[in-house]
Amino acid sequence: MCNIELYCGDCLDVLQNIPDNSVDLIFTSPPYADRRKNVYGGIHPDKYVEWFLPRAEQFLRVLKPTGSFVLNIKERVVNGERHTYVLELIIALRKQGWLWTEEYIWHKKNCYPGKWPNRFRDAWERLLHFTKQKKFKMFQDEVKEPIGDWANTRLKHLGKNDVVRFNSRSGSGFGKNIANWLGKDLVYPTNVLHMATECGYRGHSAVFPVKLPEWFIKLFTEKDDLVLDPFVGSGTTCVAAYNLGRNCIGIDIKEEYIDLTKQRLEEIRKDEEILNVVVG
Amino acid sequence: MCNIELYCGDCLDVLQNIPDNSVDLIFTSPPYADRRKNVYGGIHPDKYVEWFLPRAEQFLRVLKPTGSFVLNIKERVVNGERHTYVLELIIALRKQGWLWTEEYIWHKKNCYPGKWPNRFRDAWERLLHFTKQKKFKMFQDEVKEPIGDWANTRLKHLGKNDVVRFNSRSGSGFGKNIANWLGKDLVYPTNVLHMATECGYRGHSAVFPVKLPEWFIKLFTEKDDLVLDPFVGSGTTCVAAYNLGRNCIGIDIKEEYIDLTKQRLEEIRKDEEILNVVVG
DNA sequence: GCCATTACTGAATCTTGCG
DNA sequence: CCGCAAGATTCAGTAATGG
Repeated sequence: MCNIELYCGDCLDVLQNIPDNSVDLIFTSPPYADRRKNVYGGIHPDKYVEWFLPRAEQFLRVLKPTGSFVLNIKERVVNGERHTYVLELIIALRKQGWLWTEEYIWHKKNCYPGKWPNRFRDAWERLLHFTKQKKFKMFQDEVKEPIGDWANTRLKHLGKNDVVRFNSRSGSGFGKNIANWLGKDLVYPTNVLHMATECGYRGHSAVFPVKLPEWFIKLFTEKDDLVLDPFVGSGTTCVAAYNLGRNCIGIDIKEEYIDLTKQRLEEIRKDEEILNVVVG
Repeated sequence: MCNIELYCGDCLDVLQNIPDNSVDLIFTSPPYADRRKNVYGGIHPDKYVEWFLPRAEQFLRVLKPTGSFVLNIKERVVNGERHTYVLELIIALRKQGWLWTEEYIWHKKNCYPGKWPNRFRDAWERLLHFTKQKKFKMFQDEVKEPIGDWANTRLKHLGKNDVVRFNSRSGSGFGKNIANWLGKDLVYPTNVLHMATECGYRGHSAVFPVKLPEWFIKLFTEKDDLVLDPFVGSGTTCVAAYNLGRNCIGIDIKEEYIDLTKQRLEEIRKDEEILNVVVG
């Protein structure tokens, strides 16, 4: 049974009804400054920290001591320069009591095309990892990856017959060997994530791929844990939580996005019993 | 003719003798806070900005208005948290008059191994791009990259010398050949650079690969321009400048590093006429 | 010359233990 | 109780060797 609760409203208000220390992971991609103007009233870059902080205070309250807060954000260019509101936000969040544990990089392999005279295409975003304590829940084995090139080049040199043998006769010695390689040679990832963006999901502009929240959900939560996304948008975090059997609370100020998310979840639901969407 | 001038001393002092608006590019990897303690006395993270600012003031003075300042840096972990001195440095440099034009990411493909309970291996560093003006010199075509697998596999077979020759002597037949060969499928890069660190290279342990300064030197300078590295270390920036036919001023507080750099340059010199190393 | 194999080395960071 | 030193852990390149 997987419970997904969706609420329409400003997370600053909605979160008042969520108890202290109840959430295992907050994963969110907030409205970037001056983006989605029509939605959040277009927060000015200079006012961004001021706007964010009271909401982060609620995040801090509802998050379990062993929980994690992952913030996907990237400063925009203002007047030819990168604006500093994200840097200021990090510093302000630390003053609020958060620990800035790590900064992961999302490398967007297929970033937005374009050409400018003073910069190249922007192919990365920040994934800021904040925690409440030095010790927190982390399940590193859940996101292990196949090993790098040397294994790949080796596999490449296996002829067709070898691959067939591996696939069809799992008992053969050679097949076993490969199986051992593939099974044993999982390594821990780094703090650089390589993932392509997904094209726009209907009404919503192109956002992050489902694999991105899935990676962090696997890393920082267990089954039946509770994930929170206070800026739901197209609902990708909720989809990821459902895919992995986690419960989820999603909040967005725009009813349209809540509806979109509900619809998206019902489309991928496989069994009536295992998904319970509640719109509050 | 390529002039490389090396000076031993604190760049804060040495730079006093360099005239205003005379440098086209500053590329440097300063001593990270609390690292290389034996060398730079180990600047404490909390004092880092304070230590850096007066030096940056000199950088600002000697840099041409159309020039660029590229700073390779990464905050270290202090007490389980990423320290904020780099963020504070960016904010302070802006107050000093710099424009924070862009932040490039260096993805270190072969980062240091290790395992910890609360983080993964650190596989990226910042390359902060500062300028004095909104308009500055940038030659984007010089760093175009081949696209697709065929080009990559073919490029791999070109030796180091071939690439250097292609880069420095654009008139040569061989260089032209490669240019024609690859000319078809060249695309502009993004702000994410994928390069392996160079480890254990014949005695001198170069931290960043020569390709890294080369990339920025090609991007922000022309032939015969002047490059400055105020924290020379193993001299990689000077080597890159020499490879590309740029003049260079290198400064380091440790005489040992000046000697190392001089030695390294003389080893790769191919012709007495084209390299002139002056140790001041 | 072309592969495959081996040895080696990092701007790392957490934990433990000693003074 | 705090600061510092040493140990344990871990992976992708690059160069050198061998067939």
